[in-house]
Order: sequence, then C-alpha cells, then structure tokens
Amino acid sequence: MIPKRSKYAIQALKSLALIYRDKGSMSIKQLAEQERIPYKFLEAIMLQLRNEGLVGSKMGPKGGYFLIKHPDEIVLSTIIRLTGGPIALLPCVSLNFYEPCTDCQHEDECGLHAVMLDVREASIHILSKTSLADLILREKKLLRKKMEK
Amino acid sequence: MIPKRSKYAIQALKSLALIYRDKGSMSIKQLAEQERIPYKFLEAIMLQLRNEGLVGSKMGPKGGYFLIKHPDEIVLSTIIRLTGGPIALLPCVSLNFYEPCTDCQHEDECGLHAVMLDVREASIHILSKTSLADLILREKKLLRKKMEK
DNA sequence: CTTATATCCTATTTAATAGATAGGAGAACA
DNA sequence: TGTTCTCCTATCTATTAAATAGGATATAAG
Repeated sequence: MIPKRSKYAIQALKSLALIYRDKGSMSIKQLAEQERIPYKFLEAIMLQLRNEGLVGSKMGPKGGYFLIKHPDEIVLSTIIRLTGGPIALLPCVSLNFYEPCTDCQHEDECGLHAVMLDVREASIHILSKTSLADLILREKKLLRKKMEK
Repeated sequence: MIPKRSKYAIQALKSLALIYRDKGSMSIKQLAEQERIPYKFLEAIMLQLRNEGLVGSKMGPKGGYFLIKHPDEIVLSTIIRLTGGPIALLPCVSLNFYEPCTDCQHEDECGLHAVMLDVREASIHILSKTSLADLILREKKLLRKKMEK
C-alpha cells in the first residue's frame, strides 16, 4: 500500500493540472476543501512537492500553488516515489526503499525475488506511463460512459 | 509492501514443498534455522497456516509440519492473502482490505481508482499463477544459469 | 502603512500496527 | 517418565503514518 501522503499528492496535482493551461493557481485552502484533505497535512505535502520541483508557489494573498511541468510530463510513479510510497512488494526488490534480506544470501538465486521483480516491473510499467493528463482523460471517459447508461 | 509474515510463510512453505513427494515433515526449529526466521514468530505463522488448511501438523517428538496440498496447487497470492499481506496499492482497490475513500464519492468516476485497479490486476495475475512448485523450478533455473557463467 | 491572506518551516502529538517474545498447556515417541 | 514437539493466549516494543500546533515571512490591496 502507498501512504495517504502519495494519494493526496496525486489528487492535489490533478487539480492543479486541470487549471494548467490557464496558468491558474490554487491555494492550499482551496485544494484541501475541494479534495477533502486535512489542511495542515496537505500543506506539508505541497511544500515538499515544491522543494522537489514539481510545483511552483506564490506567497501572499492571491498566492498559491501551480504546476511547473506540463501534465503530460508528470507521471504517477514519480509522484509516488517523491512522496515516499513504495511500489514493490518486498524491500529486496524496491528501487527506492531497497534493503537486502537478512535471511537469503544470494538474491540472484532466490525465486521469490525473481517473481517479485516481475510484479514490480508490471506495476511500474503502468504507473510510469500514466501521467496527470492521462488521469484526467480517463476520468472524462469514465464519466461519459456513466452518462450513457 | 507485504509484511514479513507473508514472506516468512512463503519461505517456510517452499521448504515444505521441497520434501512433499517424500511425505516429509519439518519442525519449526528446523524451518526457523534453515530459513533464518525467528522461532516464535514462525510458530505463530505455521499455526495460522494450519488453521487455514494449508499445512498439516503432527505433535510430539518426530512431529512437525507438512504440506497438505500439492505444491502445484498453492499459489503465492493465496499465501499472501492468508497472512494479511495487501497486494493492492490503495485500500479502495483492495480485495481483502477494502476501504472506501473518505474523499472521493464515486469510485466509478475516479481515474486513480481505475489505474490502481489495473496495477492490482497485473500484480495478482503474476502472483496467482505462480505456485510453490513454480518457485522451486525457477530457483533451479536461476542456479543453473549462474553455474554456466 | 496597515491589514488580511497566503506560503513557509520546525516541532510535536497521537494512534495504529508490524514484529517479536513469554510462558506454559497438551500430545506423542522412546 | 522424561523429552521433544505442537498448541494457544497474552503481551511487549519500536517504528511510523497521519495529523496538528504555532508562528515567521512574504505580498496584494485598501
């Protein structure tokens, strides 16, 4: 499971992506209310995303956060990684949270290791090809399908 | 990430699978030493796997645990599920640890939900087609490849 | 130039849970 | 009859996710 932190980050960034082409910005207050995210928690998350270079910010009234990169260029795997979410199912196959097993000696002889590598690759494949723009597009499609019924 | 509990379970069951055709059994002590798993922790795990019907046990001296089903029939997803390991990356797409999001109202309109469903399906696809027998076979292949070098 | 509205930043609290231990009861083999 | 094992319940501990607190700093607007 990825932490809520990662999920909140994705939600907030998706909101910013929606107003990207208008060069719009949103305050934490707006984002928090719209996405139902605890204000102070979101504040910490946005601050980090800013330090990581994903979003820009403007202080003072009428200030807020805005996307720096194009929504096409920000993929889910990046957001998850930056916000501390592990994608792999075991530490020994994690790119960002790697830890060797205390028990098994040779990773390259471990069948479980091999299988879990496959799982990680499959997951990352999906998450690194899905951008914020894709997410928005997908939601539009879902809504359209629902309306047809 | 799946808990160590799940990983330990897989390791122990793999050891039992290796002696399945000889109708062999192993004590917790043997298993714990061989796989470098804390004794008491493994004890709790094996007890659960027995209650779940994956392994059988015999008390007293010369007793121990043994596989009930054929190593072909026990797949990783089953072991992970029984030992409390979540496979999905979000609670709202988890089969066994499902929890609705507090924030988003309509799951069927959520793009992230849809993507995370894809990820889960990809992971489960691999984990539910990989049996203990596959794990062993894979290790043999890995070892063979390594020896060739 | 003052006020209101933002971000910025550090520190702390809380609650849950993974992981591991403890201790002894009950079964079976020699 | 003692030793070796499973069985079972209870508990401890350390880590960490999640959320909160409080104030410093910047800026737009009247």
